[in-house]
Amino acid sequence: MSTATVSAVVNETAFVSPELRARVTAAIAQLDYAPLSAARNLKRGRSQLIALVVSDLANPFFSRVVCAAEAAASAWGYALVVFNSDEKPENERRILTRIRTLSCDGILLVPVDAQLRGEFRDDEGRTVPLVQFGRTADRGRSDSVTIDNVAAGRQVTDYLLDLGHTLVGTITGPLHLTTGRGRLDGLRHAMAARGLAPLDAHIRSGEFREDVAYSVAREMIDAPTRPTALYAASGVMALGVMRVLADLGLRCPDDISIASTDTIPGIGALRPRLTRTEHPVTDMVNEGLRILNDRITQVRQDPARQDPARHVVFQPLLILGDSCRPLRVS
Amino acid sequence: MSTATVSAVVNETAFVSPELRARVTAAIAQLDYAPLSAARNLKRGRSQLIALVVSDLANPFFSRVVCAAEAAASAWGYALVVFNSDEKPENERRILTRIRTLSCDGILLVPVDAQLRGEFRDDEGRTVPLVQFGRTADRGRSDSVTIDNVAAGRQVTDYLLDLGHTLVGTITGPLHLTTGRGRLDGLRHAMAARGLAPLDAHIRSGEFREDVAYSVAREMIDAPTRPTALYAASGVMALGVMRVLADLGLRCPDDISIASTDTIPGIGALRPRLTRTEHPVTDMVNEGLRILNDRITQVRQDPARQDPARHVVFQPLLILGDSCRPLRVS
DNA sequence: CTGATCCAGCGAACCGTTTCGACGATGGAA
DNA sequence: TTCCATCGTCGAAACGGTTCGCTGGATCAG
Repeated sequence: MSTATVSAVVNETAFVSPELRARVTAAIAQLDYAPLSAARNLKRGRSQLIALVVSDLANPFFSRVVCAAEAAASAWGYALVVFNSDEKPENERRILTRIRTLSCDGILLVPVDAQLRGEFRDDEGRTVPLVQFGRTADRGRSDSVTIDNVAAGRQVTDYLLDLGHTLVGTITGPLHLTTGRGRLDGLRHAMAARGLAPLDAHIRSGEFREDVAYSVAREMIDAPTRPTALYAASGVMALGVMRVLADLGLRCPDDISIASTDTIPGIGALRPRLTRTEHPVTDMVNEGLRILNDRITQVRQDPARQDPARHVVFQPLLILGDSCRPLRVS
Repeated sequence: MSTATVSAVVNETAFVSPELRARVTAAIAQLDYAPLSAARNLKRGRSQLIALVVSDLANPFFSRVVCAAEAAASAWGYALVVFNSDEKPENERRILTRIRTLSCDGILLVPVDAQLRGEFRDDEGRTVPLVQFGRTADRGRSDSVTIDNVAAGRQVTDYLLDLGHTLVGTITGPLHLTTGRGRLDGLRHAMAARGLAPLDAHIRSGEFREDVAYSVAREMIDAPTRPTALYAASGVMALGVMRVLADLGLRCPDDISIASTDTIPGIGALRPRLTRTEHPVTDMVNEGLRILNDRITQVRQDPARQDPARHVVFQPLLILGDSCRPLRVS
């Protein structure tokens, strides 16, 4: 029989007589045959691969993203290729080139480079669907799935202000990132709404890393005018802050109230329970892959079609723990 | 000029005159050309893809593995495809089939299925290099990189016994896994060496999950004869145990000593500092990829060659925290 | 000057699958 | 009976690179 018939059987793309089909499937089983995707990709122009590029794979937050993305990709029939740009624009560029040669069908990207070009085209000039995740670098050009960072900062700050705190400090991320800048803006807005403003010394930004947060928080907490409440703008930063407290012999919430944003796995075992905003990571990732899959099928059907970019913004959810307490009047 | 020349330039596989080379590189830059790996793979029979199959992607321990594997794969020139078998044999089988169609060059596998067939062959009948990571399911058949689990259990237990504890309990993993069984054996050996044995009620095994450890530990700690020291056989389990203590109002190490094995990210912020054995995850993953790369190049040079399997066993390192204290004579 | 040597560049086959048009057999309608 | 659809199957081109062997011009020694 011919290879065409085998292809028809494997892909169920044409009617094949029962006996011939039986012989084909028998042969497949006997030879333990599996179609080679390289050849299939070459012909079909797709790869059934989704690329996930995160900005810091060592950050447990992104571990959750990887986990959710693997599940979602698998559910949609894709395999997930994981890359780590490590917050370096040159890595990101290198990775995007690599992705192009792999001819991945779609890209879920936590952008690092502000100069990210929105249109990412493959060799045939078709655009490869790209969804920005968590942050945006080219506002509006490509699809994005993000959290409302300003709302996260505001929710947490409002809560702290409600408790009577006025000396609220924050350790936030890099200000050129929407995640770092947004959460700080949220804090400022919330304070401004009550006629307050944070002290300059109480605003610090740095990489979203535990050790960075530790050293920065230590400085701030050691300083003469210590904030009575501290907003750590990410989960790993909160860990760093808690470690500062332990090392300085301070107690939370008795000596200082702590709140954060963006949960990481294992934080549930921390005592006191951290007051924080949670991100619906799984939902966000699912939405990202849904958009990617939409775009992929759409591009395949009508390469010329150019829909406007979709921007899905999720809302953070404030979870109350016992790491904050009302300010005692001293 | 011909495509052969372009190929020669791109792959640096033959000498090309400077001016022609310049024209080629100029054209590549102008057209923004990148070779399509599907076509390249089809011809070369390789994919520059390494598959990483972990047994539980939600476990922060494996997040570290993913992170290290991405870095190592990238350094060797591979891209990393991540799969999650979720401790289910049927998933593992499905994934291995998928990997074969992707014609990955090598596989780093945390095995789930005891019936794992050691020889994993691709369509041409060549064996695809496979390294078992962390656990072994087909002892001796394929290469493996593991930790000395028995030593880990013994080190921790010896330390606890040195502190005077005799009622040592453990929450360990599934006993059909070398990780769960080995750590328990280590504990038994250490106790037997001093003429001791754990109480049956103080030996519990279950999945390597925080919630499982929580409920199991809670039962054990609530029971009349509570162990004075508890060995949690994994990082996430330790978190579950610590949460039990917090919820029961017990203090560590005053009321009970806790020690564990296999560190996870963020555990450094936990107070008290956990006494534990650390796994050299990065070194282990690097070794795994080094073996894979060796095998890959070896198979390419001489498909018939059959070297004996290599088994690299790393030693755990005991890190002393302050979660254990000498048993007070009561 | 001539024949051998060398080498840059090229043509074409090939990798394994999909896809489309062709083809022969079959069956129903005129 | 003849003619035309219909339908199952097949042959062959195409996908985009790599690779091998060939060619033709330059170089060099005799």
